[in-house]
Amino acid sequence: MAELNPPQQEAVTHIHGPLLVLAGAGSGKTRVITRKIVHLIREQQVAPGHICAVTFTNKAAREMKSRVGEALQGHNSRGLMVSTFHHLGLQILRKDIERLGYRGNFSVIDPGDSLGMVRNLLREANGPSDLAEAIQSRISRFKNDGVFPEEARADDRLGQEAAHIYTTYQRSLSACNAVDLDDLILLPTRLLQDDAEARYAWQDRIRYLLVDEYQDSNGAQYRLIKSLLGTRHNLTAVGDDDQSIYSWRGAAAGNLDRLAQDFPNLKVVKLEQNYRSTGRILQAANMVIAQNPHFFEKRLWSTLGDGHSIRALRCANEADEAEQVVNAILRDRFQRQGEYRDYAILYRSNHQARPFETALRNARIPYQISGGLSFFERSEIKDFLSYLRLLVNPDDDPAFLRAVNTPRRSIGSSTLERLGAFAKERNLSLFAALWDDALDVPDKARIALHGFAGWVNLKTDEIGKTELIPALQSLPEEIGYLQYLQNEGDEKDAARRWENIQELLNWMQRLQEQDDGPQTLAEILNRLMLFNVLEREEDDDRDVLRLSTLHAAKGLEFPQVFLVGAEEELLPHRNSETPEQIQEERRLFYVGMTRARFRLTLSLCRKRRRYGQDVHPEPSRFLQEIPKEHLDWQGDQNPEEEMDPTAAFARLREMLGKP
DNA sequence: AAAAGGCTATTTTTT
DNA sequence: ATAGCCTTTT
Repeated sequence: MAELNPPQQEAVTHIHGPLLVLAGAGSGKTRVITRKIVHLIREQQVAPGHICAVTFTNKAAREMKSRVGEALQGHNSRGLMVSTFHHLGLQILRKDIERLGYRGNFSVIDPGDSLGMVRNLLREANGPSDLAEAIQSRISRFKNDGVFPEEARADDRLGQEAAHIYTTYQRSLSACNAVDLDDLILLPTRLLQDDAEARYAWQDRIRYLLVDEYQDSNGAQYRLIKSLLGTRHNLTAVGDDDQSIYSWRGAAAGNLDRLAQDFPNLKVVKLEQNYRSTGRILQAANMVIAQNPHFFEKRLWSTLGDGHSIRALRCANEADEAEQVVNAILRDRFQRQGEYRDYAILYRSNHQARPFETALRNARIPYQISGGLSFFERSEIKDFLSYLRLLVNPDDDPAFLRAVNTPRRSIGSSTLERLGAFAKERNLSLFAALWDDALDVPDKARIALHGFAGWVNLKTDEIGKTELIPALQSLPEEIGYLQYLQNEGDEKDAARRWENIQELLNWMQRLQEQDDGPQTLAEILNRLMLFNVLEREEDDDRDVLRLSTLHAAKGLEFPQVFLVGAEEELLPHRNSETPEQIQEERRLFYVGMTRARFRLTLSLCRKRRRYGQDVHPEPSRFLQEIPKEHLDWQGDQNPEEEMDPTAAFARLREMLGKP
């Protein structure tokens, strides 16, 4: 096992009381957390069940778990909790949600369903339903800030509307016995705040709490952390304020200094030795980030030598940019006989990926792109999951609405409207309401509804009795979904969708087979809701180039990074105006730079097409913040000393106003 | 129930 | 420019 440097050692062996580890980019923060867990178990004889490590992503949790497993070398780790914040919340709710007035078979609904709910509520309140998204995100913001419905206040119209809808939205959720993703944090907060018995139980369970990427925590998560700590204060918070790039989602990097105020005996350790990047990259990154105000000062250093200068490419336009970058990669890979996965192209916003995709396809370079449709947004997956959700929790209205007519069961919209109104009136779920004799619908509709609901009940019984996954295997066919797919689109499409469903079933099986994995359908489903992509380990092994937004690149590293579109209006983004927003853009730039191990290339265009118009972007201000001696302009394309013949020619043509 | 037309947005999205 | 989404139309 690699030796720890002195500050790392200090962080690992500080056992009692609150600790903040300021971990610069590439300074080995994951190593500190994993080693500390191992230290607690092996040297301090702490039972693994009393240790809880929290991350933000499933991937980080998975990695940490496997690294701890390796380092423990057979030491028992039974009961050790290494999970995402949301998974921790889910575990708390799984045990205690009944104390909050929900029934045990609750479902977690996806953001799409939650938007639909908001839309319906707005319609009922005859508010403007085109604002549903804005309202939903304000509600989500309330929840992320740790604000309960009755506490929600706002200064602006939209916020007040959102505060109002928040209350009714929460009531609808609870009528469906459902929670949304934000509730996985907020409800546990409420539980621990209001219910002393539960609070003590959880505080006794979690005696050592370690939080990764602490700068990304939001107000609700901070509240949750504090409640879990009780009086013991055994917190290890690891984070880097310079990598806080999610403030627009409610992340509060201020949670770092807040620790210093809330815990007077807070111990602070700085990790400043960087093991990732060569000197010039680091010095440049330091200079850039030094332009931001700091509560804690850090200065990264490295023993890896100066390395290359930072290369800067000035390109004629976005197509040229893509071509130059791809050519540079092809050339370099050929020279080194390296792999595609050694290179990453990073950009501020998704649309910038387009020209790069084209260029990569032309060059036959395999790539993987961040973002895109998540597995769970595919309609066949949503359909199938609706059925499963209904089997667990028939009161799940969004699931009911989707499943009841997919495939069509000749239940018309007027029937569903009547059912909805009736259910609302009596405060029942749709499923409960459809049995009521007082429901006024045509006999034909009633029979259809009863038929469907009866099937749900039968199937629920059936899967309770047999092996779970095989029982589900036959479900798509049983409901005529296969037929439906074939009627819908062409054959190839139907086959692909069918395979996606099989893929989902395989995944459920894998989850079930994990150590302390979810067992019942309810557990598996709720666990699934916390993923957004289909996770397969073999995906990590593919030799593909990475195209990614700067946001999605956080936490990753690559031998070579191409940070493209280093232009004003793009990075910093044109919507960022306030000093705080510019600072966040700067952190984004900093995150991009520090992903690179030994070669960093920046690129920018002279001309770019935006909303159908040609614009001539200025070089990003962040470029000016890099010391000149570290910047190596390719050709003589330095913006100050123009210019390269081809670019000059391009520019001339452009001035003459021709293609 | 499907097609067509029109309108609007167009930053980032760990769960 | 363009795509995606919503409404209206047939």
